Amino acid sequence: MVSDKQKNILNFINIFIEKNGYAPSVREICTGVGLKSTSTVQYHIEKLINSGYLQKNYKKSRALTVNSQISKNKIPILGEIAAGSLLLAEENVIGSVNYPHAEETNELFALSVSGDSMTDEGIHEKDLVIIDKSVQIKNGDIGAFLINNTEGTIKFLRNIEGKSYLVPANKNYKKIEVNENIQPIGKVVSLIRDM
Amino acid sequence: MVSDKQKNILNFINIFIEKNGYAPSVREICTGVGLKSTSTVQYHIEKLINSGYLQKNYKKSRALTVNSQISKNKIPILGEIAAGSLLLAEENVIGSVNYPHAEETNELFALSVSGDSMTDEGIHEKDLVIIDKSVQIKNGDIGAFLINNTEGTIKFLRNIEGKSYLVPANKNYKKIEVNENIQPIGKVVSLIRDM
DNA sequence: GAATTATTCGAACAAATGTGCTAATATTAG
DNA sequence: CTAATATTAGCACATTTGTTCGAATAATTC
Repeated sequence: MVSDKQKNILNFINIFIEKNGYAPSVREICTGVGLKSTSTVQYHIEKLINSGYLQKNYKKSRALTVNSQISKNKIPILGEIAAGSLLLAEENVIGSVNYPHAEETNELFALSVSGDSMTDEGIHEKDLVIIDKSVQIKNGDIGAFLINNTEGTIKFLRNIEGKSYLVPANKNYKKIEVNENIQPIGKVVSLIRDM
Repeated sequence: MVSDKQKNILNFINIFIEKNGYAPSVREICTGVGLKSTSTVQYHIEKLINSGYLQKNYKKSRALTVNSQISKNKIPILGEIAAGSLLLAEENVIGSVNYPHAEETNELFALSVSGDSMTDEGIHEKDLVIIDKSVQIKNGDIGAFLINNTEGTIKFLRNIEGKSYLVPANKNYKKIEVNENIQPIGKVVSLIRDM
């Protein structure tokens, strides 16, 4: 329905608003996405409005508002963890959640917890954990890890006798030694459970 | 430092942004707060900027941003539960927490969990539980209760053989039969843990 | 290849908008 | 009361900004 250019523009608007706190003017969008004519931008804005992504107010300046799916205070919920790097590719985003501190960094995302390996720490299945990719996981922290580039998991990181382990909080599970197949993603900084 | 009129203007701007998603123009502030000259508004805006409440961008329209302290999405954190009704008296508010759905109702508040009676449900000491006073606690729900008009507690509500009990999620604690000294406050609707 | 549709450009226009200046009025301080 | 300060008003101006129209170019369809 919307072209790449239009997604590009929507993305630019989102980032601009996040960065500046107010919406860009038509001409700022022009230079921002590399278009030379304001009417071209108008053309795309029209499309985005008709597709339900944007709202505008006739003749009011900087009055674009994003019908936010992923905007301010919202961080994406990732379903499966993508192979390789943890890219916020659209196909991995299964939803979004409001999170107050999302403005401060864009390194946040949420994962829905699966499994019961951390129940002793009060982290249950279907809880949302907020992960900050920019915070390094230190000894004793709870972090998110990527195993074999395919599976994501939440565990304690513990150094025991010189070696690093991923330690579950459930006696029924064993600890795993950190090797080259285990890649840290980021520290778990918060937990949200809706009841 | 700032006059009533300035607070009035700041408030207007806040409400306007919340309502429209973009900042008001100088002239919109004029009519909004009942001033006839744009330069008067400029004058007050200047003051608000110097006092650190606002930010603006030179010659950009609708580019006011509020240096928000307690604005949208914040709900109070209550320390001790006041005797009698659970009034949001200022002396009981020990802080505030951002909570995404706070706009929808003003019946929400947060309690910092004390004790370990619900650890088996993954509710730990120092977790913040969000309580909605407007939601009735039903059988099987986790709710907040006021005991003897003095002590607040988080428990399951369970009907067993015709009687109602407050049931902890920790084998080391016993259930309590609901009597006239136990008063329901509201349902626990969410949990937030910062790590 | 022709026709249709999507995208882009340029230029001009009108309105919205922030700004600057001066003066009048109200409020406060001494 | 007088002086100083704070607040308000009115107007004019320069830009910013959204809008419109027509045409050119690119991409797609038939």
